[in-house]
Amino acid sequence: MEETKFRKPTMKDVAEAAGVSVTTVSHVLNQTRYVSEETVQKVEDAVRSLRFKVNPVARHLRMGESFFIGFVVSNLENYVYLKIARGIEQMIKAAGYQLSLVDSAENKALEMKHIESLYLRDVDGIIIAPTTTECAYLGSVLPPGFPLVVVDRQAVNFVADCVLLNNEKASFDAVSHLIKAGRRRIGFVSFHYGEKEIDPTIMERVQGYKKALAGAGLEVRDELIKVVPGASSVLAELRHAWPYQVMEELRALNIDAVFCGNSHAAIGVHTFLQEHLVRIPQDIAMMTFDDDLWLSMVCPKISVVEQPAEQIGR
Amino acid sequence: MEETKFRKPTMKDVAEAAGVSVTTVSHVLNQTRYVSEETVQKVEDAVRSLRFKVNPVARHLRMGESFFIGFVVSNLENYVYLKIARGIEQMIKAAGYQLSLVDSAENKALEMKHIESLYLRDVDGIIIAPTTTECAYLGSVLPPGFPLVVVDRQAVNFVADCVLLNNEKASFDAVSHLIKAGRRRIGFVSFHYGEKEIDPTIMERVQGYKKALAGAGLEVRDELIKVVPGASSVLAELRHAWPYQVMEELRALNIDAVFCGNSHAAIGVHTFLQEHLVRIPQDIAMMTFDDDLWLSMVCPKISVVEQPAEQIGR
DNA sequence: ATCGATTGCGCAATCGTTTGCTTGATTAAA
DNA sequence: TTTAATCAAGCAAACGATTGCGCAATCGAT
Repeated sequence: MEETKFRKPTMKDVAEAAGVSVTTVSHVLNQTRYVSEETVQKVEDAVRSLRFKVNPVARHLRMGESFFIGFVVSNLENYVYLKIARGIEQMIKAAGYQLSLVDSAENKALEMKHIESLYLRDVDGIIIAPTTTECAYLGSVLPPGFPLVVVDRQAVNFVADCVLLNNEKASFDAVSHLIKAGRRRIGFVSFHYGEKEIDPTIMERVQGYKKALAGAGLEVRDELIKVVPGASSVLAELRHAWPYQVMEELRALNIDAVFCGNSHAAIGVHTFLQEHLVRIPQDIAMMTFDDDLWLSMVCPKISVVEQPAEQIGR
Repeated sequence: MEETKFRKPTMKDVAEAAGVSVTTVSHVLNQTRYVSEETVQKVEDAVRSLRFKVNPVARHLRMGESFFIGFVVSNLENYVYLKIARGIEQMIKAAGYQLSLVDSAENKALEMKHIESLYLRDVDGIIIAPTTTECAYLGSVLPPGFPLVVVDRQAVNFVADCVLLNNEKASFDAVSHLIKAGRRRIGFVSFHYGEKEIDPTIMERVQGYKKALAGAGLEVRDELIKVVPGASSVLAELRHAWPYQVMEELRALNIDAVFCGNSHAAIGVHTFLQEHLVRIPQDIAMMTFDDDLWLSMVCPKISVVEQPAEQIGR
């Protein structure tokens, strides 16, 4: 099979076609110094007829800038991250950058590999939504001063710019909304991802929950607050996991609303309510952090997407 | 702020540290020719102490292979694609490749841009789940013979390897399942994405539906088959879109089950059922193409992930 | 007619690797 | 002792772009 090997046109090809040097071609392409009108014409014609496009790899090698930024997501199954990704993409596209999305599937080792790989490929910056709050390993793979932004989870053991939403406020607003709707016995269900202790993110959400109750003159009852560590990485397994059982307990306690600290927990809760024909929101109202299309309820929209853009702009 | 600019170690650095030439360093790294035992040691020590990693960009420029393959997805909100992506990643990781995920958000123009961008960056292959079946534009941006695989939707106006699931069979199985569960009046609701006529994918699914009914001796009633073109790209808008209304009609026709040709349609259908307190599956059973976690029903698992790997292996 | 300034463009080095060709030293064969 | 074969490793040219420096031609002024 004698396949004629296809070769992309290079600047050299363009230069020959236009009868000038590659230097000139480069300069008209980047408008980086004056070139006479007619030469510009010749070059542009050649570019068009050859369908030439600069090779980003070569340019990158020479210039050191890749115009790529990487976004490493702990779990793309989580709808929120997709939204954030799209937000980021919008912002950086305006600046001429391209986004490279990577999914670590809640796998720390994979996350590390991805980050290192992105770094080696000279991305101009990395945004990461880590699988856990433990980020010490970042120091071993990234040089100090590398443009890194951590979203959604506070990084511990590593210095980096973080952009997080105001968990307490959002939680407060959500629960207040439930109270305003007449709910009085509101449960709180959530996973947390700390190794030993409850991680700050969830702590803040619990705080918001408590303050909302207190602010409305309602009693805070600890037996209505359920938080346990961990969460399976396989979403399908999550449906009958721990929150499913805990919802049963809460129901026995006669709650009239439940607020989930994260969408992983919401899955189990929702499954329980569905399977036991509990009507939402007639019987028990439900709200959750992390908007997900299939959750048939209102919840505070979370938009963190504005902030990263600014921070990256350096 | 006098920040000492951090520079990645290069092979030159390693060479100097080890007291050999870059040629030798390259050869021990790639085991591409014999190097004496002691020299190997010196080089390896230097590599370790400098934490040297080869620069993929430079290697790429020289070798022409990037060890990257791109996956352009029409809509990452669709859970199926994520699963496919993970499948692909598994397969190619074994071959030393890395996956670059790109989301075109149902935007044809974006899709084109992404593909071109990937091509220019010399990915070694592209896998695409197109937004529409119209793929003529691919010819203008990709050279003939470029390693391209199209998944999930049949490409028209362009020659490429396609890997698709057997739509008719899957549809047939699903509907048969409903029939076996005692359902008799089964509706079919779906969007389609053809420009003028119904695209082949959906046609096949309809066929499967019809054959299942016929095979069970049931009458095929056209008024129970609802297929319309288009679908908003904004999922949130989809909930009360056309399938929502159509479900109302179908309900009036007293169906006891509904089969959705794709998940976009399922969203509206599901929303309707939820809001009108129709119990699933007690009152009306529901199945859909494209597995999605939040759909609380059984549906044939779709796994296309094996096949791409083979095809790419060339 | 001569000189300096200006204009328009090309030469060649560089980014960090890979690799064909070659060299200098050691060993085996004659 | 000369010559050829073998071994271990270095030189330098790519890959496709960017860019500091320099050179010829043109122009205006004296």
